[in-house]
Amino acid sequence: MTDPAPTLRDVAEAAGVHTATASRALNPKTRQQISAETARRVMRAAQALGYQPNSAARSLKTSRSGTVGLVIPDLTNPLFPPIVRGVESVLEAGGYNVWIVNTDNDEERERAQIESLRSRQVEGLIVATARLDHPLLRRLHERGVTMVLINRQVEHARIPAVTGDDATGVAAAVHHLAELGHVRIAHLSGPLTTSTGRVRARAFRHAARDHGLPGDLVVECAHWSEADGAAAMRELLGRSPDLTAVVAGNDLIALGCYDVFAERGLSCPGDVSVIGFNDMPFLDKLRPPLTTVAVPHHELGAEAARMLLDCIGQPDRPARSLLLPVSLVVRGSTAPPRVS
Amino acid sequence: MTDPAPTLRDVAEAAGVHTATASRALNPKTRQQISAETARRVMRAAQALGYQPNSAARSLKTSRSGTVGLVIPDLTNPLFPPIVRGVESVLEAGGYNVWIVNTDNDEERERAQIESLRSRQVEGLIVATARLDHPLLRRLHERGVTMVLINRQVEHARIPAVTGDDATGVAAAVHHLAELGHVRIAHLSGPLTTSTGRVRARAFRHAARDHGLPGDLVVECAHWSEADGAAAMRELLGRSPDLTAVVAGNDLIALGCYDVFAERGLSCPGDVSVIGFNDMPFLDKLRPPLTTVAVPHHELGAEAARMLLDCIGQPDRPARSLLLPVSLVVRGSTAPPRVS
DNA sequence: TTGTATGCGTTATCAA
DNA sequence: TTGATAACGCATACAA
Repeated sequence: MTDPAPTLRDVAEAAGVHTATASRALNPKTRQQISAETARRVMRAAQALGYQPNSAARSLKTSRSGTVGLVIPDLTNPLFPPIVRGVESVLEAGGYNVWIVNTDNDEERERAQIESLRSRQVEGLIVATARLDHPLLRRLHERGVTMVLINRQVEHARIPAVTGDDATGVAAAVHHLAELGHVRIAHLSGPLTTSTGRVRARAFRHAARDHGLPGDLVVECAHWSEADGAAAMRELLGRSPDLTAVVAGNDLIALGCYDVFAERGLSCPGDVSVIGFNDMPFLDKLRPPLTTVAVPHHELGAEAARMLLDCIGQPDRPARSLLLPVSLVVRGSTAPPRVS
Repeated sequence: MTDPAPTLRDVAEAAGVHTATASRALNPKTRQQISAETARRVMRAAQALGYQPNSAARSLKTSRSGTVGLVIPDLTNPLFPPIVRGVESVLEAGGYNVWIVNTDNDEERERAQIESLRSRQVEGLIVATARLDHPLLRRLHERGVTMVLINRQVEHARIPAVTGDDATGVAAAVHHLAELGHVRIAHLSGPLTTSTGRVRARAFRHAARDHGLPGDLVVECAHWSEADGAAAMRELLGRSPDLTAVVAGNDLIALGCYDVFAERGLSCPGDVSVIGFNDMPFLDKLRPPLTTVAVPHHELGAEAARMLLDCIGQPDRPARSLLLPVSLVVRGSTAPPRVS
């Protein structure tokens, strides 16, 4: 911005009043203390000058930034935009603005980004990058930083969190495959350093056992990505060529399976059935359309935002966690196993 | 954040120096004026207290926010996340932070969001929501607000912009279809209120004429969305049932075509070929994989950021526009027309 | 109803 | 090399 922005003082001078009066006239909450005529004059002057209150000055004076930080790994992962929008929808209605940062799953970057948010005096944090062992978050929590986790939890720290009901989702996936007649079912888990990865892997083992199936066909992906999903799938096929179905840790990992099928000339669901997790956009248009577990991402974000507002309102409130229901969406990537 | 954050004063006291000294010790640019020993003491104290400079106070004093605003319509449109990351990659390297806002294509919301950005003293704006007739942007530009447009332009205002070479992309699409033998080629254009929509539609007409084809098979979509693409496709099929190929204004509109094909039992590319625009993620896994024009979104963002940095550096620099090359990606949604 | 005075936390100018 | 002081723009307690 090039032109020297007009200040409250400019407005006050233009309206022929003192800055204090101008301030009161411009703030809806104090406008009543001012004569209607004066208020009108001030507001007109502000309008004419294109006055915008300097939020740095306001925040310095009131020690309220009206800002919340949202920490995500990577905006280009289709999982996150809906979460962001959900967060924004609630916080903006509550008079807050949201500052989004990406960490790229890099600890140092995360530290720097959160530091930057703190220096901006954010009044709270919504964090979607939590790992089970996360000293940084633990330390912030101990220091009294208000925060809510999305989709993840941290060990040994009672931090409020909003997550999907992963265990139930995985159970539904395994049940669906078992009903179709699958016996050799594998799980390509996400990183076991994340609560999400660990919860889903454990749920897989439990569900497999409940159906009297082997629960040991698990390969861990290094990251929640298509490439790592493909790598894990190759390893899995080498180890257990007789498998007929895969429960992927998330949709991207499932897409990695698709890549391997294309490489090896395997047909899905003919040779192998696959189930994803998250129901990210456009999965219904894939070849084949991906069966997956739908997670209400927008709601996840919205609920986390609501929870954060609660925490800001009453700081001593005990940490609560919210589990949102998920649902299996059956599409074309699952079918009965080929009879061999 | 609950605990009263330590201030520079706390650090200074802990280190036994004056705040001015502490300030100089903490700022790399002024640290040289300070004895190494004192500097070390101050930095250690800052570390111990977990001191974070209050950016509101700094920005108030220096009248530099170190922040740039990024205005996009909707983060959940897969087009935008790569642009955001491109913008961030350059601006963060340049010492700036990026504040992202969504407008939902709502004029009032856009006005409010930009106002909010201005009140935060952003030093520049990158805007991806421009319409051809855009009084708000024109007014801001006249007021000397530094900004760069992405993917769009505004009529009657010389505002710097970075866009893909849409005309060449559309020409390549039409050429590809003509070579395959298509004659009845239609265009589902984006909104003609956007420069992108208008440029692509005009390019379509020109390209059609160059190949001796009818250029009048054009239907305008109300928005760049799957639903509006489907609606336009239905209208198009009603009007010209003999068409054999469609150049969609963007990938989402192309997906709308897929929906109509499913509704009506048409096969793609058997009955109708389709080409999208943008090459958003995962199109290669669609049924059929979508032929499209790849636009370098990350680079678009990065170049816009570079341009903004230039503009901030030299405010009187004449507006330049940058056209980035695009490329046709041929996949499975295009084939020769069925011989009837 | 309006004006005066003060301070939020930081940096920049000046003096020591 | 360091300290004292002022000022950025605003909101508010207090005085008038």
